[in-house]
Amino acid sequence: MIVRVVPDVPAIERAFDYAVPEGWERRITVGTMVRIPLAGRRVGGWIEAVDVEPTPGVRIEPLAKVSGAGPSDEVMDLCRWAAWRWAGRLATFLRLASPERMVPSVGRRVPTGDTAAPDRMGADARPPRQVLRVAPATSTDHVVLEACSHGDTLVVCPSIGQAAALARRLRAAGVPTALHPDDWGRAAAGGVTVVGARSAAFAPMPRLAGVVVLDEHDEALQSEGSPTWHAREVVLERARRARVPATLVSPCPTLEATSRSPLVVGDRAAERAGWATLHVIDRTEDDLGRSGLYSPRLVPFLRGDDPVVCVLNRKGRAQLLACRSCRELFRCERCSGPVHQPAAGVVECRRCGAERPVVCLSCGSTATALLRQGVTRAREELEALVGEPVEEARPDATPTTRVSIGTEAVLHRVRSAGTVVFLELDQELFAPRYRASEEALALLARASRVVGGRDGRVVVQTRAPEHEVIRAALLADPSIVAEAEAVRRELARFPPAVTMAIVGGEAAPAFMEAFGRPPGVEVTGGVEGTDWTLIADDRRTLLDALAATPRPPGRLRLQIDPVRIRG
DNA sequence: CGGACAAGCTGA
DNA sequence: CAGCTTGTCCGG
Repeated sequence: MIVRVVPDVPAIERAFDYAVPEGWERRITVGTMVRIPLAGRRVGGWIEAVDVEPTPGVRIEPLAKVSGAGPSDEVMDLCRWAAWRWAGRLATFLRLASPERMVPSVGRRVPTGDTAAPDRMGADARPPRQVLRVAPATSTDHVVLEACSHGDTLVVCPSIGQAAALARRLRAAGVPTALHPDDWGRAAAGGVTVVGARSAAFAPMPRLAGVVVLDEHDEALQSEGSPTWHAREVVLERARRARVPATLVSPCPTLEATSRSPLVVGDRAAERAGWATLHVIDRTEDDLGRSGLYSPRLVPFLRGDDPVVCVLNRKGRAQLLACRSCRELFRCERCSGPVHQPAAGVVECRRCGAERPVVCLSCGSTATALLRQGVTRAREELEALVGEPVEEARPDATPTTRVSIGTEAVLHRVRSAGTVVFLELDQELFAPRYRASEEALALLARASRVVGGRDGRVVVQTRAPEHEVIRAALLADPSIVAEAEAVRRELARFPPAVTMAIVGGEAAPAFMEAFGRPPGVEVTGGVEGTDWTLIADDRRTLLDALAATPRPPGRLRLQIDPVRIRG
């Protein structure tokens, strides 16, 4: 028997034929992971097709080894789709769809021939697809449990921590649950609900009956590198192919979600109760230069017995500093770029990374004025302000003091607090990113969850108290942001109104040369080594053109609808 | 990706 | 023209 194998070498986007040694046939099926001899070395690979006609005129080598079970036929097709959808390599996605440790064989609990998902919809009806808006502090377990009651459900969470916690609760509720990727083999056997972080979008689900994405708005669902694949989109495509219902859940649904699936909003009173009480400290009248990071009106919120978490999205000690005696802005001595102060005593260039001691280049003074404080300095001031120890939240540890301060990452680490303070929300509201509003609202939602809804407090210091994000959080009405955002994205031609590709890396010039100027695709950038930006109204037009372009050798960074668009 | 092989560069 | 570098091609 001859099989066709996709090598586990991303740069090789071809399949090759191999002979199956006598007696190995029953261990081989589409998706099986094997080792193959290829160009004088041994590499891994996935069986793409069995019983194929061998390509005439080539010497066929035998497989070297059967390694274990791999993605099913359907998941391999899903990987092919994902490789097109995010202009990535097939092997990249097949790796995601494969177990981390080899699974020798899958003990199917589902009889063969009965692997089709239970068709709940009838032959022609489109399976329901919805976006459920659920307030941040409201449990969504009932949504998952309802889905699980109809059969094997795929549940994707933004983090593995959330997935593990949900898996425990589901098991406690009597739902057979596999945690992806650890329980890959159990998932492949069928008869379980599968819970995991974004890679679970490719989990084996032989009897998929429905999909749920929790916190659909969370950026962690999208891969930050290249390819920029998004678990929400993979799961929706999977549900479409399997003809099963899909539910996206979020306190602040994205335009990507609501532009393709109907939004379902529950009881408004219940939704309001699930958002924290928002206190806005309007700093419009405060003196810009000298009023500091802490408004006097903030002090009452910091006192008391309840835990307080302060969020300031600036690392280090200072972001921008000037000489106190000659008023000159501190700059890099090598490239004269702006410098920041990562720790006491040193400044570092943002552009070239050069470090030097804190000495003014024009007058030699070491006295500095911190124009934009970072977390380290802000912690010192906060401690003086509250008169008790304040810990800076570190990436690995949960703070032990009542009052703590950190970047937004603290909101992922702190389990609960009575009050969350955003010291400078304007940083988020006016961030030079096209998703800034959605991201800022997501931060307020996360804070609402940390403080437990209406009984907790979220305090924001801002010079834009009328900003739509603040109004939305005050009224617990995310549609205020969504509606404004939809208009802006349409006008400014940002996703999801258009499909965008960013092309960078050393191979980008050669790639763009080969890409040409296909109709329906707007091409900008590429001057002086900058990235190219490709925009198309029709997604298929852009993705087909990208897929038809041969990849030149060298590193190529191709990002489809990335979260951040770099200049 | 990584090996094979071919086409260019250098030194005597 | 050997001996080496750099580039292009291709793998079953």
